[in-house]
Amino acid sequence: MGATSQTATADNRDTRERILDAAEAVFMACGYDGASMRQITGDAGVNLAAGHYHFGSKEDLFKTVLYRRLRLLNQERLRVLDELESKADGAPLKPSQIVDAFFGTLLRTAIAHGPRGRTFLRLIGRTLTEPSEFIATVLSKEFAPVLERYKAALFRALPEVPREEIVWRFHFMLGATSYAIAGVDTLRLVTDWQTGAVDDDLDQLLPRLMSFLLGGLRAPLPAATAAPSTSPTRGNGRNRRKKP
Amino acid sequence: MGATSQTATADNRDTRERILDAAEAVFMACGYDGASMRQITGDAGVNLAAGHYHFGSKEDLFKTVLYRRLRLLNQERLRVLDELESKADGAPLKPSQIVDAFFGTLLRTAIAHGPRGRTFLRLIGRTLTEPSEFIATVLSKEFAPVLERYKAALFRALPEVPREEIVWRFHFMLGATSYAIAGVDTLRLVTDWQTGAVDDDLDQLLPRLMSFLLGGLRAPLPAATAAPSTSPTRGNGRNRRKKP
DNA sequence: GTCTATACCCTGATAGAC
DNA sequence: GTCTATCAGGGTATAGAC
Repeated sequence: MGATSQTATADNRDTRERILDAAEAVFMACGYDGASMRQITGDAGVNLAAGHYHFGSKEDLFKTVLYRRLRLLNQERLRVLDELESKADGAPLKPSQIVDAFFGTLLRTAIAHGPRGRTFLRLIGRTLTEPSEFIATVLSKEFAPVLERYKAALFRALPEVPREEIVWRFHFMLGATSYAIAGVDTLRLVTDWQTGAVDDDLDQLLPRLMSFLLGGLRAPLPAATAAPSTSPTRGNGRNRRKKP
Repeated sequence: MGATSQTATADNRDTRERILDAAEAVFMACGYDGASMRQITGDAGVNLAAGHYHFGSKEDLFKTVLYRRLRLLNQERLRVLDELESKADGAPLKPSQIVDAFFGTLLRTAIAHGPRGRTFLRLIGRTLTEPSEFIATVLSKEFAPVLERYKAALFRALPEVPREEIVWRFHFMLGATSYAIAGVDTLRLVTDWQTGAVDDDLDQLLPRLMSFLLGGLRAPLPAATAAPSTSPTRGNGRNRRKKP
């Protein structure tokens, strides 16, 4: 962030920010594919090529938009976890505390930002399900540190559960949460439930989801998985990705 | 399989099928946006305009492809449920039976079809999270009857759980399953776990997921939700959130 | 370094000839 | 029914103006 001291023409540093803001708005409104660079740059009042000059490509622009939001969310998540662990003073946290700190913070943030926050999370969820170079870049860089912290907390909270099991269940919880957010908007489409009250669903969503996640996280272990004793030799080269 | 008895004029009815098969292959390989009508029709050996003539649009073609697969899957799901209920002879099924009949059938079908089956389910999952006219058309038409049957079975299996709660938890289970399938391919990217064995993950995925889903489905009810019949409004009269 | 104007190629879609 | 020609719109790369 080079603080160039432009005085008269504020475009120099404003352009990038304006593109970013317009991109966020358009991406939220139309989705990734529905948004066009021409509309984004048009809304920002800049030329089409300015977008590519500052961000290289549409995907990189999208990445940057998500990045900006994810940073705030993950900072908050780390802050909450720090506070919890500080209060616990060395003792393992309760699973409910950890789950709430991670997914509760996510949902509260989304709800607090209104429909746009939900759309943002829908985009996140969509990105998570698409196996592309994208997630390897954004998520492993921005999500991984937070995930490591929370996984470590869960490992301490549930010492009797195999770590791979926790990793998988964390993944399952991510999926349930993603659908929980999307479901607020779409669930009434596939199910014609008779309870017309959809307004308080948003308020009740968090406790609903929390009960489900905790029930899944603390479920009895599957039968076939509880045998890591056959090959105790871990650390065979430490994650040697020989993936051709 | 397809005995091409036609010798000269095989195009008449084959064209539509060939486009459909090529579309399925390309959609699975490249995703919806990555696939192009030119490549699909090119692989099918027909003209570009033939695709639009027979299916109207790319989205309708995609819809038809998914439709064909979903029909088989849902037929199998209904068959399994019929068989279970027939054996139970009027008695409520166990939740584990219902969950396995729905999600287990899904996963077993996906795994049996190899990477293409997984890709297909990834497309389904992606479609579920996108709130468009698409899901309202395909899913409400093809999914809804199956969902109704399974929801009814769950209502009988869990009479003490409010029905809205079951509907939500069903939605959560869908999300967890969607991520479970996607995670087979992508989980190793975001987590550098030290267990190098990924081959048996596919075999262990189903029991892992089943334990999680059942734990979530039978979790204790959230505190604020356990009043379906006591009061219609619960004093919370605010209907519309007024977030400026 | 920033930004604009413009051209390039690909996409889905359509009209009209056969 | 099928094909050719053509369209508007998309992302992207580049040349050139400040």
